Parts: sequence; structure tokens; C-alpha cells
Amino acid sequence: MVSGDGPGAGGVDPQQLWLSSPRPRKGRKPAFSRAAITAAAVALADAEGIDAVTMRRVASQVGAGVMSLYSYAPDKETLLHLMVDHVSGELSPPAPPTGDWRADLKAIAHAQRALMLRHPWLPTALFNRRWSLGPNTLAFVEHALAALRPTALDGAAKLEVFSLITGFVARLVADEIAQAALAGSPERAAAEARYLAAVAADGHHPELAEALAAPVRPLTPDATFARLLDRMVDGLDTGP
Amino acid sequence: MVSGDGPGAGGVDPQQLWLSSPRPRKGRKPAFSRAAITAAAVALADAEGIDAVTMRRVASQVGAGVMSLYSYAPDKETLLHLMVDHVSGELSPPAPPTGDWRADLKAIAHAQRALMLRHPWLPTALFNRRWSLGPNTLAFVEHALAALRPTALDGAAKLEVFSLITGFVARLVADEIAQAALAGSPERAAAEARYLAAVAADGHHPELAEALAAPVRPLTPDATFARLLDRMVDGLDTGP
DNA sequence: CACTATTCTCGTACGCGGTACGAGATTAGG
DNA sequence: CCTAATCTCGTACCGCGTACGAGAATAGTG
Repeated sequence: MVSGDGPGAGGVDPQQLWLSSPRPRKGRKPAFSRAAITAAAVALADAEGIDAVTMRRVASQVGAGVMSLYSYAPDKETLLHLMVDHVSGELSPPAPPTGDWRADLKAIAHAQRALMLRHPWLPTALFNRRWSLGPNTLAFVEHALAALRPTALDGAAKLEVFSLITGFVARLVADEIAQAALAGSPERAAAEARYLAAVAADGHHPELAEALAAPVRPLTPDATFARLLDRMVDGLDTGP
Repeated sequence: MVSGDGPGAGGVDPQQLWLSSPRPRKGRKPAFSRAAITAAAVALADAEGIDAVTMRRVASQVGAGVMSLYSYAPDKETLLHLMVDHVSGELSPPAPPTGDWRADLKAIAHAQRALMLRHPWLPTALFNRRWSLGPNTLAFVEHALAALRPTALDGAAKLEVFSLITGFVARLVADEIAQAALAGSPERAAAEARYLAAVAADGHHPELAEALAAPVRPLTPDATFARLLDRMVDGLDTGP
């Protein structure tokens, strides 16, 4: 194993995963690298979706044998953690806190949204997995905590707020992506519209019928995001 | 096919899925039912997690051949949609709106949380998939829209709020479940704590070190949920 | 310079997943 | 009864993650 190995049963010990070993003094030299493999996996996910990230396809992208990947990550789950932390590196270094924590928080959310739009598999990956706090993720958390320093929140509450914001962004971006996908497939969009029209016409869903009858607002996703984010952040309190 | 079949390429036409066909007048009688299969899948997911829900295992639970399931759902993705709508049936009938839309919204969120705690696979299932609006889901949406009637929000904004609340609940419950799982495995919890201590000690993460150094609040998940929900709902505006 | 311990590479193989196919069973209408 | 329609399900295919272990490369040792 390139970076050591733990006996831990189920899941990977974060120390073994993120804290680099000093490189063994004997043995064959690695032909690849964790970074290269991770980057290939990210490129694959960006181009063809997260389902295209299979050990076989990643291996062929980097020119390795399939089983060679297991010298760099003990399993696929770990590779996904590496991917998440890898792209999180694009977030740093962010601007230093301005003292206006609400504005800083909004800037953080906007940066996260841009990242997730660039890597559409990220919202799902973040939601499903228990976080593995790699160096890039940690750097960003550190930044968020610094931005929240002017508040009266204690440590746990600050982390809560950060988690809440991240989840909020992930959800909105996931919706945004789904919406875009739907718009890209007129046949499916039409089927959905037909179904909703049928439901609205059945008489058992008056509220829904009314909501759908209203004219569609021609709002850009950016505006929607900014509006909801503002509401959310402005609603956050600084009390204990 | 028990309920008809569409030519739609990719994804299932909601009309074919949710609007029942009149039952064909010829041909062999179905030996199972969509409801029974769905219930079996839900029971399996509740007992052993969503990964235990495979076509083979569901089939053996209901006493059917594997391929017989495909007479009731065209693919596994659809079966998952059926599961989501199935458990959503436990939400209705909710209490009628009281006129205090904030209180109603909080009640809705609490009901959703209880449902998700009963079916821990639900948050993930909701996040990943594009919603398929089955009858039970629709009934609940209808109820939420009615609760929001006293607000000045237009139809689209009401749906937005509902989606936001649902996502919020899903995220908190997912965290809650992960936290419980971590607490149930002391070895993993200890490894995590060791790692965070090492990070805090490296000098590059002062904010994180401070946040972790603070004494842990002994709050119940229920209290945390209620507190964050209150903040969120109270922060929502009724303006356009 | 062998010799050896160590580490990485990767072909093969196993079990399990979703599901296409098609033959046989069952039903209702003519 | 015959025929067309519908449902049942055994078999089979391909792709997945990954265990295993043989072989290749490296660095220290005599």
C-alpha cells in the first residue's frame, strides 16, 4: 500500500487516508499517483456522470491495470472521498473574512454553487456519504469558521450553520441540474406536463391546480438561488 | 404489463406509472400486486438498508420469480419511486391547516422527520432521484400548499418553500442517522476523534481547534431539529 | 555483485447486480 | 376448442467491485 493500511473494520481510518506516510525505503516505485487517479476519476464523472466512474474505466483512463488502483485507494468508496476533496481544492484560497459574516457566508455559498455546477455529481456525492475531511475540505471549513467569528455562536453551532448552508446549496444545485436535464429532453418534459395537467384536472388537487395555473415566472436559476440564499442567511440568528 | 407500457425512451412516463389502466379483459390473472411488491421492498429497506433491496431479494420475499417483478415495475428505479410514494402514504391524512402557516409548516416538517426516522433510507432516496409525484406524495404536496395559502407567495414560490423544507428535513435526518451510526461503533468514532485531534494540533486550523475544544453540548437530536427548524421557518418571508 | 525483503503491477476469477429473451402457463372472447 | 392476450419465471449475458497470488521492480545487505 502506497500510504499504509489500517486494520479498522468497515470504513477507512481517516489518519491512514489523509496523513501521508513518509514513503517506504524499499520496494518497487509507484507507477501512478493518487492525484492522477483521482483527477482521472473526476474528469470521468464530469464528462459522463458519476455512474461512469467504475474501477475499470478509471484504470483504463490512467493506463493502469484495474487492480493497480487498489494500491492507491483501498476501495471505491475511498476513491469517491478522494474525488470530493480533490475538487474542493478549487475552492481555496477564498477571500479573507470581511467582518460582515452574512456577506461572507453568502460568498461561501456562491463559491460552493459554482463548484457544484462545474461538477454536477458533487451534490449527490456530498449527501450520500458521511464526510471525510480531507485537507482541502478542512481548509474550507476553517475559512467558514473564521467568517462566522463575529457571531455569538459557539463552535458546534458554527459547524451546524456551515453544514446547513452546504446542504442548502447542494439541494438547490441538484434541483437546478435536474431542471436543466428536463429542459434538455422535451419529450420527458412534455410527459411530465401532461401528467400534472391530468392531476390538476381531476378535481382532488385544487391547490396544486391553482399553483400550476399561475403564469411561469421567467426567473434565472441564479436569481432564484440568490433570493433563497438571502432569505436563509438573513434568517439565521446569532443567538446561542 | 399489468398497468400498460410506454414507448418513452429513458425514464418512465408518469401517466403510465401512476394512472391505473382499467385492467385488461384477456390474459392470465396477476399472481401478485404492485402494492405487495412495494411493501416487501420497503420492509427489506427498513430492516437491512437500501442496499438490501435487490430484485432477487424482493422477489424471494414475495414468493415470486425474479423476472415476475418486471410485470409490475419496468425497472428498479421505478420500484424505488413506488417505495417513496408508498411510505409517503403514512403522512396522510394530516391535520387541516390552522391558519397559522408557520406552525403548519413546522408540523409538516416534524411529520416528515418522523417518517424519515422510521425509514432511514428515505432521505437519500429523496435526494438522489428526481421526484416522481405519486398519489400519496401529491396529497401531501396539496396539504402543504393549503397550509401556505395565508402567505402572499405565488404558486411557484410555495412549491419552492415546500421543496426547501423537505430538503432541510432530509439533510438533518441524514446527519442524525449518521451520527447515531457513528455512536454505535466506538472504534470508528475514536478513529475520527483521533484524526480531528491531530488536525487541530497541527497549527494550521486554529478556528477548527477552537471549535472542537469547546465543551460538547448534550443536546438531543429532537431539540436540535426543533431549534433549527424554528430558525428556518421564522426566517422565511411572505413577500414575493 | 548476488541475495533477499519489500512494494507495486495486474491477469484471472468469483459472486452478485440488473435485466433481455423466450418458452410455457393461464385466462377470456369468438 | 381455438386463438389472442397476458402473466410467470428459468436461463443467460454483461458489467460491477474486489480477493488472490504470481511476477516484476527496487533498495539495502553481505
